[in-house]
Amino acid sequence: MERLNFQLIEKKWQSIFESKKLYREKNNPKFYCLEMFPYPSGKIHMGHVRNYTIGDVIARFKYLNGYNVLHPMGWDSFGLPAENAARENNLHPKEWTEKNISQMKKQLKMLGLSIDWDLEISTCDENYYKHQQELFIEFFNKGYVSRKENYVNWDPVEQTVLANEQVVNGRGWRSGVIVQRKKISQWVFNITKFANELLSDLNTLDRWPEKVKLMQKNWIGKSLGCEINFKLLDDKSIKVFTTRPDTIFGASFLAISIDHPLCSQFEKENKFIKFKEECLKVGTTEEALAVAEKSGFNTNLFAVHPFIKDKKIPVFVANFVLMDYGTGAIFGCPAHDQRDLDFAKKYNLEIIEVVAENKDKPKNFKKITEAYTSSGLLVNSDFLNGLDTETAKIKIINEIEKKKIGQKKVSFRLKDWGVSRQRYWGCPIPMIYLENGSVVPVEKNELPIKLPVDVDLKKGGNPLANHPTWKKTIHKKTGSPAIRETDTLDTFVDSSWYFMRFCSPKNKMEPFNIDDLNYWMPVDQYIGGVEHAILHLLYSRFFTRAVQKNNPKINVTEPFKGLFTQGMVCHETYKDTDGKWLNPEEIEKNNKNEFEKIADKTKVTVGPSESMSKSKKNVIDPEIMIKSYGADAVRWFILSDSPPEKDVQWSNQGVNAAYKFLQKLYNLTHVIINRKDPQINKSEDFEIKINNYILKITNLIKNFQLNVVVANIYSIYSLFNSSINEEISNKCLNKNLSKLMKILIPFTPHLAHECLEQLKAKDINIWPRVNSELNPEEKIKIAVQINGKTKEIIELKKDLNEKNVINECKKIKKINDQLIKNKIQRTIFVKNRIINYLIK
RNA sequence: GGGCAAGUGGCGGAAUUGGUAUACGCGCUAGUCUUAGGAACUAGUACCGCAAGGUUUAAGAGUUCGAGUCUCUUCUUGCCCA
Repeated sequence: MERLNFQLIEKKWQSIFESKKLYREKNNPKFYCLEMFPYPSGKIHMGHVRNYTIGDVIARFKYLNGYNVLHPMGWDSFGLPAENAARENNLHPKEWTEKNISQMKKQLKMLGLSIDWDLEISTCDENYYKHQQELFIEFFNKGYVSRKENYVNWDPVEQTVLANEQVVNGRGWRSGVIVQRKKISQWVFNITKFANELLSDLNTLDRWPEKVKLMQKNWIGKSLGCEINFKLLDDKSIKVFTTRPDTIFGASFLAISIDHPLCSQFEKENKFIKFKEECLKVGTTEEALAVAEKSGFNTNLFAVHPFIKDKKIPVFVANFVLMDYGTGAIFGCPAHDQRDLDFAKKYNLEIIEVVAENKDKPKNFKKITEAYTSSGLLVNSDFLNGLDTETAKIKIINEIEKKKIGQKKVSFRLKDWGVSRQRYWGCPIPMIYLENGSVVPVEKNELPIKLPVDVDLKKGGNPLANHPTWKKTIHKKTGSPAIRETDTLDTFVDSSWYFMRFCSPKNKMEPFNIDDLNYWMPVDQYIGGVEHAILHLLYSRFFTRAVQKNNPKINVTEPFKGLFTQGMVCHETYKDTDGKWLNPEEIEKNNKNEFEKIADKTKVTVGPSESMSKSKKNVIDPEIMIKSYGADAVRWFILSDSPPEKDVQWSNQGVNAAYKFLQKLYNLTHVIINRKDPQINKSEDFEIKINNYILKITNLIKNFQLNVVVANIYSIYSLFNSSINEEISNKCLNKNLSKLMKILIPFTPHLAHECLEQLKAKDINIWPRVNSELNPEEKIKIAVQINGKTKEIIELKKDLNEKNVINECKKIKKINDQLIKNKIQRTIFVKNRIINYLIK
């Protein structure tokens, strides 16, 4: 038995991989394979292992198939954790980040990935963010960046803006105090300018998961509606936006946002001030607004219903109406909108049913608490009566346009992307505030605007604003004093163009060289977690478009041609008798095959397999696994058990099985190398089988069915193992084992290369070719059915016609007996598949 | 509440897309062997039955010569949006 010393061979081949990249002649078709770059937290986790292994399989597979492959890696290295770590460990974010990067890089190299590390980039590197600042200024000049007053979640203790996910139960995740809604001026990317394109171009992404496209579609949320002008009793009017103009006859009040211009007249009223304060206590998410109790401020103003003569409807200021959706004003139709219904009940407003679920059974909404929001037939609606919802919408919009009191309007749920963050560890925004109040970009030759090194992160608030000197600068053109923007950019900006930077990562003059960009982009295969289905991917699609509009020589609009979203890595969870979580290392199986705690032999409850997390103590450290089983075994196992798009359950038994299998493959190689040639050679059958496997596996990889590839490779091994003692020449076994090892290169690159070397194989950088002429006499299994039930399976030559197959069936006693005994009513024959006798 | 997935042995999962259901792996059972190892090898392992044979893809119906796959209803689970 030849033992595989994986530590030795993995080290040997990793140093070779380091220098041997996946590039070929530029004339070969290109393939850009990219996995989502990691945040440098300090340690890789199993999710990374899965992500980068899948990516490596694809990159190496494409290379072996003759593609010129780009396979880079970088670091998403700005972000809040570095600041937190700095506070806790008294370590500068930069040092902390760099230390983490070097550790993680070492770990990634242990996996034997085919990454070209010469292209490595890091978003916190001045050479990276300098170009980001350049792009920011270009976008500003083009009008894709602007300043906008926005409501944000404001943490009054931390003196900073919180992202929605940092607000837990209405409180700041760190400070624990109630978050306020505060209006501040922020930089925004005008992603809404591209809303239509971002939506319609989803149709061109045929290699994206439908699920992700649907999520993006819903996020953009295009809806058709219309604007309607409601005249007030005085001369003023209110423009409302609605997606349900068909319910206009059910309108019983108007509701406007607290920021609506009309509200200015109440600014001094105590009641209004108090109401506004209450509104600001509610968070900014749609969910928070939906859950919050509806409340309003009665303006005592009245509007005239545009279609019902003499009908006056009251105007309220309502907490659930937002200024940045539509026009900041709505008409309330309580019967057919839940929020309106809640509101109408509270303020005792009229509720009129205008869309009937059942025409003969009018509903009494005074008693019903649930609004009817589905479609139906119109009632109580004058000229709309009897129409269905969709027809009524079209008709009423026509009427509104005819009467010149409003117009059809498309609206989007998508909002502009606020990118200002009151943080230190991010890309400085290259803008300055002049004394005359204007805001201008810095001169390009001043870039990069570097972060100051000496910064006090212990003090609350915005670290750059708190810095004694950094923000003070001079406007180069006029020489007058100016103040720098002290906010930094959202880290989603960093990751919105890194895939373009990889095309020319060392370019000092510009973000990317256009020729290189046009050659490599778009990314042919992008691989990452489904958690980025919306924001990261949408922002990247926006950014690529904005870059392209800015420079028409660039011919890419969609950055990611193919997208694959892999599932999570899970592990069983364990609890002791007190209900405390236990580490997998703290438990063992006893002789009754039950888990118990090693320390005190008490019972352990095994919980469901869940995504690995520190809190549940079910995290497995990849580095430990690689050190004990080898990178190849870890890679092999993480691919073997589940389809890549689904969650996979990590198990130590599983990785052990992988380890044992690789050992067997290595041993098989030596058995074949040392084997004696048999005197007779009957290898054709064997060749045919291997050939079929190659065809099958090639297609499986193209379909991302990597777990099925693994299953088939197990089968190939069995085939070899049972063929060793048969009359097959050494030459044949040797040649075909080399083919198997070439197939294994993407999966277990170290072992595969080692075996290929020992087999003295040639052309190791070429995927084994499928020989289409090899199987003219191939045998096929045909199912013989009687009345649709399979009775027998017979092996016959391929492509036999019905007559021949019937003759073969008659040779089988069991079948023939049935055929003689009974009357054959019909025979169904499908070539190479089945023959089905219908008998009575 | 709305939308989208999915439901196959003890477990992870296959099934050439309507044509042999349960491949492959784990686990388990029995046996062989000894350099006692992270062993290896052989056989078995959906269910009922001694067998012939029959039954089975969450439940029920439908289309079809034939359904895990298509259609409808119900149930369960997961994800996204609210």
